[in-house]
Amino acid sequence: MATRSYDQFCTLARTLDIVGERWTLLVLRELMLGPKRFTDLLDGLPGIARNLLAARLRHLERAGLIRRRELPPPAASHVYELTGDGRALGPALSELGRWGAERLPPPPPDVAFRPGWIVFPMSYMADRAAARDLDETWEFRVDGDDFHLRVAEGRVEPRAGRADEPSLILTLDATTLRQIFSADLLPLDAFSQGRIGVEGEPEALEHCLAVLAGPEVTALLASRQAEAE
Amino acid sequence: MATRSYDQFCTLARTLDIVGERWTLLVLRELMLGPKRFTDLLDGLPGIARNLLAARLRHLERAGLIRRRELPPPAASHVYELTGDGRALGPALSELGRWGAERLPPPPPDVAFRPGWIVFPMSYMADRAAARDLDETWEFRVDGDDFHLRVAEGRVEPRAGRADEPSLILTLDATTLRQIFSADLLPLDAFSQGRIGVEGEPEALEHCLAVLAGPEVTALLASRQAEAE
DNA sequence: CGGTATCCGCAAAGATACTG
DNA sequence: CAGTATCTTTGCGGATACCG
Repeated sequence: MATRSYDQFCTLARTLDIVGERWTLLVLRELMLGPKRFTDLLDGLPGIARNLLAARLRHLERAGLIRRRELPPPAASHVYELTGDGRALGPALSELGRWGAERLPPPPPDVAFRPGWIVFPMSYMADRAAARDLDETWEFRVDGDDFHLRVAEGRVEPRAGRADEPSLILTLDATTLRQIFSADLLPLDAFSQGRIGVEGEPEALEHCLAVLAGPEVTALLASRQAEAE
Repeated sequence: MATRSYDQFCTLARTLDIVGERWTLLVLRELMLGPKRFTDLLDGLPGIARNLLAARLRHLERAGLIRRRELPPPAASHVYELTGDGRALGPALSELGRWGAERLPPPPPDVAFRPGWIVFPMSYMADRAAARDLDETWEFRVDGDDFHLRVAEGRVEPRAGRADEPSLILTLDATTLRQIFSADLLPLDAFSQGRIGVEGEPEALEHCLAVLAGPEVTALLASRQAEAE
């Protein structure tokens, strides 16, 4: 944002001079999961005009937050990826997203939805105490859109694509995922209705539920198992 | 922001639907230090148009982030103040500000400056480890603009106005403050040049320097004292 | 596929005058 | 002091054409 700067001796205002324009933080959100091509970004930012995306990318590149990288010959193309400075905005994005996750009502049913967007609330709403002693990777496959959570050293980090050696693989469709995050569907009901395919270590599923769905779900799971026996 | 929503099932996007418009986060920054009147806000947001400020305040009030409160009769006026939801955005503002503080070059000399803006970088750039066992309040008086830092339980919190029982009172002018935060002037040099008036407990000054100026300054201070003896 | 260039209509931003 | 009203300018959204 060279034009229309706040021109204030304030670190917040100066940060917003760079990332405060419309769409800019969402472009960074898209790149937080990994490098993306121009058209991938267009798809992840429904509503943005092509020329605006081009302008934002040029601006972010000149500001040193992203980098344009040519891919090796076979894949005649290029991708945009975060630099260290760009990635360093992750905590700020998390705090903003957490605020919304904790206080905003579920969105109307007609808003745009991309499975990959869900991995962020997953990561920063996770129960870190429950994740404390875990070292696992949980992979999610949602209608061809794959992502995973790396859980280690008490952190829960979102990543794009498939994992190397996932402890757990959950396969579900976008509708199911969306319903769970709209609080229209309980995770356990989704499992019992066969809407979530499970591969991997049984304990990993328990851990995943404990970390992502909270202690109530863990307790509920335990009581249901007790009933079944 | 009722109009021009991102319309995405994403907590970050939905947060930005509310606070992502130009000036909105800076209005919240102004209110983070305490309640303010309309004209106080205008002064703290140089460049904003009056009608825009009115629009932002109305929007934030309807979104439940701020509240308009009538003052008791003697002071025939009203103030705007944060609600709990509004105050909850503090960590997000801090993360954005921290990013800028750590990576952006010093601003050009002609940008607008308000002493109160400095208290935010002071608080989130503070050395929390050094503040760990402290229970003090450091008050700053800068050209009639007063603020203080409350240091307790390992936290360093910015506050507006004068403190109740400050451990330390530093009096300086805006130019000195600005030079220090532009890295044009070392804090210790400002002291030795008599540009900072000091009242209060001597240990509090040491603590303040250790927490705000870092271990190097503390070491330097110790070595100078050793030379003097 | 990965953009750039251009045009249009509208809504937001900015500047200033005015009022209770 | 605390805004509202009015006007101009700029950015944004959307479409489409073009090009390596």
